[in-house]
Amino acid sequence: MYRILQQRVHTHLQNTLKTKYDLDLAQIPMEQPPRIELGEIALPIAFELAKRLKKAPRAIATELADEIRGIEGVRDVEIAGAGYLNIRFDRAAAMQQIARGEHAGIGGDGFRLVEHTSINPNKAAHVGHLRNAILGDTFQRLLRSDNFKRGYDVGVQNYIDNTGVQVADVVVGFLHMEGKSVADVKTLLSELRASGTRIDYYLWDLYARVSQWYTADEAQTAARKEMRLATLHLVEEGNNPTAELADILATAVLERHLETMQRLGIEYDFLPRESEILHLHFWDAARREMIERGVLYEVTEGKNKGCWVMRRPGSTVSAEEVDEDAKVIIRSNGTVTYVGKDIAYHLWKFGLLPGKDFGYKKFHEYPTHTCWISTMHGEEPHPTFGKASWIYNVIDSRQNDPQANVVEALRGMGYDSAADHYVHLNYAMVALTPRCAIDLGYEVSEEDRTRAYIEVSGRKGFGVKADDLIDRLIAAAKVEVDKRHPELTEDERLKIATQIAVGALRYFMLKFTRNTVIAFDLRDALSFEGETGPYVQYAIVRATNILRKASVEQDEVLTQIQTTSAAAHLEGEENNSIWEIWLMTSRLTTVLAQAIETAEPAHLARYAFQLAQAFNNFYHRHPVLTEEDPTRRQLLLATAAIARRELIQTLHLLGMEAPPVM
RNA sequence: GCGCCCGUAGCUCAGUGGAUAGAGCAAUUGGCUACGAACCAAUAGGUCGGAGGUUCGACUCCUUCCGGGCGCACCA
Repeated sequence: MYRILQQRVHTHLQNTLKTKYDLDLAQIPMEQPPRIELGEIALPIAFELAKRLKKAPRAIATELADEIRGIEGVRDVEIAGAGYLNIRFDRAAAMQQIARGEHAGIGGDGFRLVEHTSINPNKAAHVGHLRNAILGDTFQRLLRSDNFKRGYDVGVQNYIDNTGVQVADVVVGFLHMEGKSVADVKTLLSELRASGTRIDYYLWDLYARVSQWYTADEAQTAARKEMRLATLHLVEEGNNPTAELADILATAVLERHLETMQRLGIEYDFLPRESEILHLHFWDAARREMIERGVLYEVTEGKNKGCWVMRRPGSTVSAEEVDEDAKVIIRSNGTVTYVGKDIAYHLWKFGLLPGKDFGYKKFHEYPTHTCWISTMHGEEPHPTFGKASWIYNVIDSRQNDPQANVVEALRGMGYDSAADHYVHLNYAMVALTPRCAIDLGYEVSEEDRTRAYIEVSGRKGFGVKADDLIDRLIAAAKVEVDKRHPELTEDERLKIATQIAVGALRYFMLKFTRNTVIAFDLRDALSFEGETGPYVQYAIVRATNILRKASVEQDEVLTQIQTTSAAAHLEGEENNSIWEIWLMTSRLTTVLAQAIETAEPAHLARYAFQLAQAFNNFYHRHPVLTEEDPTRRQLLLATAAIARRELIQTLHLLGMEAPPVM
């Protein structure tokens, strides 16, 4: 509702400025006054206009105030401070609109492709991967059509680098470091499966060991590096026993990753794999296009002689000079680099790779939909995932430069629209605090002990595994639920503990803005108090309890309040904490729109916490059930109901559930 | 060396150029016969890294310096 009024004021003011002063302002800054007594919307517009109109801000504000006063839903306009225009809502009317669920629309046309998770399938997922997946999954929820908003048509992809060097590394580990045969490894895998040992955990250790092994013996280093390269080539080539082993391992780990993510409510629509990008020759088509469009050219002199290269973004080298800084796309031996393959893949995403598409086959069934995987020759019919109008790549900030290269290639090829609709949804890494690393039993060097944080590393086997963290969170929540709700069955208590654990973890990963390095500390992550997911969930439980004890239904209360004249109970200082709840709930769409625009789910997470905080304040200040005035009681019940409804809605957008009790 | 990011309360973090810079944690104090305290209230805690500049107005924009991080492959 808040956003509707914002938009109304915005349009009205734009027209007024046009007719009154002949001014065109694209943006009219709007904020919330610092205290609720001052009103609901504050406009600092008069300051901006002062110099252009050569008038005092207060004088301008006075002239504009009369114009705004007539807007539907505005009860009053006041000039405050040096020239703020403070708008007061008609609280009773606003409340009824809020109760009816009126809010501005969000959404539009076009297919939006969100890609996240994309963990190399050679080891267990760790906290860094969790940040990626939770960020991507939440953003996808903000965009997607649901019962709250029209939203957009969204597809979620998880890119699988099943033929990369990291998968090759674990293959080397088995075949060369441990001297096993392909048959030996297959036997081992079935033994692991039989004993319930997680393959991703097993490979976590193997990967760390093989990474060390390459350089452990100086006399062997060159030979081992060669083995690594030879293995990589076999894996890429396919149709050989080594590649078959790589595929078995990568698929087994992928299945584990999907299970891990599903514990957090994270699902995918499509799993494009590098093996198909290679074998379906996406690159050949991309290369032709790039050469035709003059983006890719051969170097005949200098250090990159014999390579095919493209200019880097921001390059100032003229066409006559040799661009020594250019990005190599095709090596002098004729093979394509990672960025080249990535350009081909991204042309496909936008439907710009003529005649190329993946084959699709079903890979995993979720309760509500199918997850497809790429293959050479797929099933019909299948959904379409290319031809996106917007893409969002959730990839950490360390890949800013490579991502910028891909965008530069699109732009250079003349695909400006694609380049403009390519969002690198980047975020800073997750690191461990030295204390956390020591608590987890890692050896920490003297130097690392003095650092603020230590980067996690799959190659070093250093980090907190995702499933371990989830297990610990569930265990911690379960202790509390067992204590508080002995009357519930074991299954019920476990379910609630899981909802709390997932809520805590998702909130923890979302409360930081994207470019903040998360210095991960178990103690903070395992906390259920203060600014946490469970705090928000608990506020909902409290509202639920009030409604239950009053023997009323949330929606019924919210329907009744629409025909109740409760205006008197919304005004005045003692009632501000009631009105504040309504006002805050009405801002959900405003915050959601902002979170989408800035690709910053943290805004919505913080909003959830602030609304829960306001509700807890209301809860302590206004006893609902003992209220004697029937009208006021009805309003208080409706206030609990609206807080509950909108908190649940917000948590839903964040991928968190509201437990029935806590 | 070049590029990008970050320096805000003891700690972890918010803060679209606008009103008195805010939360959480930790500390101190008070509040449970329950609408369940996974909570609330109060106190204390700040030269917003330093210095210039732009502006009616700067934590926010620009320049520069200091401190920290991350990138700068014919790796992926």
